Amino acid sequence: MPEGHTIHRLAADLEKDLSNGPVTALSPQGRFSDGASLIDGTHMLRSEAWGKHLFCWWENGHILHIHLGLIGKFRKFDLHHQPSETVRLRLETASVAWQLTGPQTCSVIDEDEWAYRISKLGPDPLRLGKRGGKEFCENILSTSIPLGAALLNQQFIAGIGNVYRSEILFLNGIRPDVSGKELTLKQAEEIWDTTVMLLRKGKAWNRIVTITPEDHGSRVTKKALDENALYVYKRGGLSCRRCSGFITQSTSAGRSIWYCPSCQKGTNA
DNA sequence: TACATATGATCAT
DNA sequence: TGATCCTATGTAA
Repeated sequence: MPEGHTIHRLAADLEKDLSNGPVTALSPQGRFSDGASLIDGTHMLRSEAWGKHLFCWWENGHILHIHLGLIGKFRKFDLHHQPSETVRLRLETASVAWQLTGPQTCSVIDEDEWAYRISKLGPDPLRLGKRGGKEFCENILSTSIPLGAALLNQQFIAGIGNVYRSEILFLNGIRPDVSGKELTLKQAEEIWDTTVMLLRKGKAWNRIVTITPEDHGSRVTKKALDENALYVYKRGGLSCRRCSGFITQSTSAGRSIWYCPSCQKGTNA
């Protein structure tokens, strides 16, 4: 499921699999037949991610724009795998088939539309790395919006979702209701650096893991990680991994958020 | 079978 | 704030 790390990984995997020959594009579901026909039989030049948006560039100038939303999936299958009727788009080469289901957006756009879309996005930690910190700090330090909401707002920073926002605030020891302009420059820089580190790890592992080896305790096995990958997300009422307190569940920007009231400080704490 | 839920975003009220 | 869209999965009935 998709936060920025998923989309960047997807962009890399798609480019690797689909840019070596002509691609057959189909919409088994039928809802994207017109769009699929625009790229059917042509070559993909490259695939790129901007935050949670995926753009695939084709030799005939068309750009495929995909946003997975909450439930969308874009998965790799064997060529003989038969698509179900929910498959919006199937991209096929001589050796592999990628299938898209449940996307929030799937359309063919031109370069103007692409430029417009990315103009609406804040700095992407996976595109900019360390050097994006300046823009992020400018955005975040000037807003009275609580951090819990600001981190989900793609205009402030592109690619964070509901899991990462809770985890990032935990790792930085800051409560979700603290606003950006209450932060010091150092705190804002640390939030950016934490995010770059987490998303890079998420892309490499193709999953979200935020817990550090030091906090993990015993040997880090896959099974242990499956049970202990996160500090606070969906851990309401459970005990904190770093202190003896309990994790609190709250609401921020209309969605659930979790934090440790002991490890994470408010403005006055 | 039905319902709740999900790592998202937009539009209506 | 609430409704809505999109699909798959897990749990309850």
